[in-house]
Amino acid sequence: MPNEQPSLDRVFHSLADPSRRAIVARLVEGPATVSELAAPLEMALPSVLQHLRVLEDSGLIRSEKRGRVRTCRIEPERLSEAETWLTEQRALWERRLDRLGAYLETLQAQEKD
Amino acid sequence: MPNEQPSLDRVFHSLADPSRRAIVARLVEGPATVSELAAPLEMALPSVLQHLRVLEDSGLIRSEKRGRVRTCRIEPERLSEAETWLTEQRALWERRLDRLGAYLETLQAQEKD
DNA sequence: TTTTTAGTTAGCCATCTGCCTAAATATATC
DNA sequence: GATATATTTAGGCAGATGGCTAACTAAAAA
Repeated sequence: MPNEQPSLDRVFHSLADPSRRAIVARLVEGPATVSELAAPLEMALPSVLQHLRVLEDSGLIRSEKRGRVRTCRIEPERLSEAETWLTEQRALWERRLDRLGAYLETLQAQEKD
Repeated sequence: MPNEQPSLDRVFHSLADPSRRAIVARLVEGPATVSELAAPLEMALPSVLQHLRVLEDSGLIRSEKRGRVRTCRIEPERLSEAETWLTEQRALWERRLDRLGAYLETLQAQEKD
């Protein structure tokens, strides 16, 4: 495995949970406090906090506390890091399809000889 | 959470492991047998099989057995499903930045009055 | 200064992961 | 038919995950 990327592990892991994706989707619309993020999630506050921690450890979000309120915001770079990986795989896949197509055409051309 | 997508859970979960990403990256170059996929991964065969099962359950790959050999191939739709989610989030994020920019320009314009 | 509010920490618990070895199955090959 | 090959199944184990309640801290409001 030449191209290990531990951060991709954490980013994809973060996104594998619907509550965490919901948090990301919310934060994409703008910053929010912990309780704002918790409100739509039917679970206890400490559980939400755990999700936030996973997201923050993966670099997908960042947060800061002012007074007693913690405000979270999205960190879009990590999001696009994951997107890039996927896009790259699709590009490779499509390139392969092209090669395959070209090869098949070659075969057909030879058949006509 | 209005827009739950259990399959996204599994796709992202699949991609959260470096061995599984390596398998996907390999299969993007073309089909491969179980032992071909196992060769570069420093782990016992049953462990590889577990990874393959996770990938297949998530719909990222599909496989069929001919004789005693199982051949795996990528199923690119699920890959792009995940890509779509990410792209969408980035699009929302960028739209928000635009709105924010426009708003800030409005403020500046007002200052000039 | 008491009380509320917003978040945090600690610790418990069931389940899931990811890895392993040993043994089983099912085809090819000799 | 006997043997080698390519998985596959069974079962075990340590550690991570995702949820909870209860108790704690710190800032704001009354």
